[in-house]
Amino acid sequence: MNQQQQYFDLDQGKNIPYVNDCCSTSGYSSNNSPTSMTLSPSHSPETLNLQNEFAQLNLPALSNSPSPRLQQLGGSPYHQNQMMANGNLCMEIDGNAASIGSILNGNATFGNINSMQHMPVDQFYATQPPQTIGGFHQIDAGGIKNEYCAQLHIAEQPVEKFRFRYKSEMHGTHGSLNGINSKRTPKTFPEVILRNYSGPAVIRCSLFQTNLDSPHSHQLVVRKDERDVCDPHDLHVSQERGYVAQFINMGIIHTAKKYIFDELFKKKQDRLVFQMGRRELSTKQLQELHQETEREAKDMNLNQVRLCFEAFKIENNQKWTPIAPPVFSNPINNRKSAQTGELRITRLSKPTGSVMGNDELILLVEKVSKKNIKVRFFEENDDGETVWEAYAKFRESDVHHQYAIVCQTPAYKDKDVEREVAVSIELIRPSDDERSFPPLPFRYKPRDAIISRKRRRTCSTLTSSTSSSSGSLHNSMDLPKTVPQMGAANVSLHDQTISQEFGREFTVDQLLNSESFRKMLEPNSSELEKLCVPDIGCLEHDGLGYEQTQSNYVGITHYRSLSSTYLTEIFKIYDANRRAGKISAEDFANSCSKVQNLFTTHALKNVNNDTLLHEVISQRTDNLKLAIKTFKVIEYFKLQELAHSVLNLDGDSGLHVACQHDRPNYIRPLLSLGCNPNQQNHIGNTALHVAVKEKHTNCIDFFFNAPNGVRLDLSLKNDDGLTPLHMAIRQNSSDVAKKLINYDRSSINVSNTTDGNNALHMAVLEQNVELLVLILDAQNLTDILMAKNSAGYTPLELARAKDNESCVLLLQKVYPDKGESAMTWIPLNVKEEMDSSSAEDDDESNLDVPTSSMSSSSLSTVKTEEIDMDFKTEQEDEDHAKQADAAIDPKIKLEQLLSNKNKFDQLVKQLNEPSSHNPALSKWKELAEKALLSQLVFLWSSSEGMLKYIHHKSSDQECRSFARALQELGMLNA
DNA sequence: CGGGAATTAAG
DNA sequence: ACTTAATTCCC
Repeated sequence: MNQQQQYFDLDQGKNIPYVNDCCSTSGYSSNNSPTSMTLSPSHSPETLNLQNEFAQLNLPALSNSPSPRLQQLGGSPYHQNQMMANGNLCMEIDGNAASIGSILNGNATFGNINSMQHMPVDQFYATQPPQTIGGFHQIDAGGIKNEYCAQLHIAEQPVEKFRFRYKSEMHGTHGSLNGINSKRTPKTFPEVILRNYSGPAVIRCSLFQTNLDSPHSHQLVVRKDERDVCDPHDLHVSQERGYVAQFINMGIIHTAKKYIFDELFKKKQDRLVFQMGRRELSTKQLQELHQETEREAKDMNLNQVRLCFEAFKIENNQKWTPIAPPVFSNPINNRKSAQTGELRITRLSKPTGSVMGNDELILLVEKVSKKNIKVRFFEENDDGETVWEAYAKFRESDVHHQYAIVCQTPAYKDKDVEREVAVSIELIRPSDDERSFPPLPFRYKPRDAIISRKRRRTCSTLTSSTSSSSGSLHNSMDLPKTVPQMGAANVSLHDQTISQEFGREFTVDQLLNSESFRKMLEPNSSELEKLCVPDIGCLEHDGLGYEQTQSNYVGITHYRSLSSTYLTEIFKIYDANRRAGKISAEDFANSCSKVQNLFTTHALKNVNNDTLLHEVISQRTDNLKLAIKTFKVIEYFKLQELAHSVLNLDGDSGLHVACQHDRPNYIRPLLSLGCNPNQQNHIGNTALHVAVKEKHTNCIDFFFNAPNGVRLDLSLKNDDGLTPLHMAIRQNSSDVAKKLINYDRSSINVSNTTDGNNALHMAVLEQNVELLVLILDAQNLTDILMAKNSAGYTPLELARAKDNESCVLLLQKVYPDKGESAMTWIPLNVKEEMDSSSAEDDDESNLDVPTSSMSSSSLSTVKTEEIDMDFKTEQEDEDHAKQADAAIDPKIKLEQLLSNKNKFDQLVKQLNEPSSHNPALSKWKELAEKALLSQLVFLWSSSEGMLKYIHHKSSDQECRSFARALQELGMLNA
């Protein structure tokens, strides 16, 4: 037998070829079949040749020079001797250690020592029988630890993260398992020190699971001559070497899933055999072991291991005796896995966002798992203390292929900051609280309102002091003074004219949305004509063209050559036509095509194919006159299709741009011009989507007040599969959601395409009770209640799945089948009912305590029927259909009862009274609160909402409870 | 070495 | 059929 090709594996008690055996299940540790553990006679001790990889690697790192003799230790008879029983664990401390020391010559040695037989298990780590096969439990359980004199101390932990490699990639050299403090130079390695012991000893290192005191199916290997030697690895230590064992050049082989059981079983078996000191295990033991292994293999963490260090002494009789409690390293995580690997943000889609939050932000990240990742925004003070934190919002489906996260930024704590705030973003993996490093900077921008407030302030001070500086944007020194002065004068003059025109002060918004203004957009409108005259004058007067004229308009500085040239040209044509008065159809058509040409040429030359219309709308500063004139031109030349369908490269129409830039004033005119509000851009967003996304509520309002004939399609989904309502829900903007629902309640039924959730599902996901109520109140609900999302959940089931108690409670009440499963509102003070259903229920019978303090306490015993009677009489004047219903439907009675606003308000007031002296009421209130009613009451601003709620969602029993509560409050009379 | 990507298996 | 995880391959 080629001695170089084998080593003796201590745990297995036999020779192992260095070359991985292709026939074995994993090829790592042995050619043992996992089910039979027999020692082949051919592997007799005489054939062994020990290898000293560790010793060789070890030596340079230690202070003492290695002894050359070390290398020859392999064949020493010492290693071939058998271990014998030895009772006292501590005997060696000052005993015969020296003699053993002389055998080992005081050198640390790597070796696989073939001496494991016949050691009674009760002498392995303990004087008591083990309680767990193959583990260490007996040590702790038996309190034996104290009997060890020596201790192992980990001088250097292994690195926290390390790439586990599969066997198939173990060719060539890869990194070794370094110490946690390892650097390029010097490198360190896992290292243990044996303390409180003299004499030679062996330190063993093997791979263990992190959750159990049991071996790990992965292999801890040491590379030697192109071969991987599997754990356990033993190092000899002695006084001379300071009892330091340094484990160098180890790697971790990821056992493939299919071999996990086999490998684990083998390791556990070997270990047990070693501890028992027997060659074979009984069938029963094997069976037990098999079961235990199955259990362990099932949920073993394959991405985390730890090193186990043990210390043994080898006595004259060659028996291996543990001399110190085993110690374990910190966990070593698989760097490659998404569960344990490093977190890192590679890139952010944008470095800033609004303090209001809900900006879409895309993070490119290293491998993450969507179920186990969070995006944390945080701010620290100078001392590194966290002063603010919040989490970005996204769902599992927003994690793209483990490498990108599309999320919505959280709002900043202070929405009124006046300047940008620098915060940080990091990823967090909840399972192990791992953070990405380094954190990425992110800046929160102040709200537009605040910026403009500031700007206005600065502007006004400027103008008041210098009277004619036309704005901070134009303070270039070399601009001729006269031009801005003139401009400023003109502007104010115009504003005045407009105001006078309409008889009172108009804001720009009002103006643009006023009826008169819309009239102006009609062809031949003389008002607009007048309005435009000064502009024309300017344009014509100024031979240099529009580029300079523009400085008359505050805020169009970026209107540079291309756009202004075209616009100037177009305006010229327009003005010429206007002035000509009556022109031939031919000339007009000519002008039309010229203008159209200019428009399209301009658009084609523009980077984003933005048309002049786009640009005019999206100017940094709202520019009324320019917009008016442009609209007017479009109108005049009947270029509706420009407004209607000409899109830029993003597929954005003018409306999109208006919504993006929060120009609500332009929406009506654009709609009037024929701009299609249902146009979807290249990511499927309609202008409304954009407005919702940007939270430009003013824009949204204008859509809903659109001119006649304009109908928005609220069921249009963008490329994320979302309707505007879906987006609003995700942003938790109930006010927007409300508007959308009011406009078209049928949009509620649309489910998004991403996960099949409808509005209700999504509200559940947001855990937003307010939204939930809003949606539930909006219409007859069976459709959305029963609609299943892609996961097959109805909203209620989803709420349950998400363990969202408040939503479950609320939803349960509205489902048709609520009867049994829903929480029951127990009727107050009506023993009869209780008796018929659940008279034996103690808790509920408590409710029957009379409420003597109440003025109307006598009423508390009134039966339902009597109340019904009351209602009936009250109702008799009502219309007949309703009356018929009412006979059987207590809801309607209650509805009628509550239609008295005074009563309603009274009730709400009392319910919200913190300390009621009315026991019945407080009991009822308690119940109501349980059912979330308190929230609902809070949310209902009027009796109408409550009535609606009661009408649609309450069971008869609930209604009766409610009625009784009212009754007890003395609110039933009159 | 260490990293990345392609391929294959698994939900 | 499609997505994610596991495994292998490659530079």
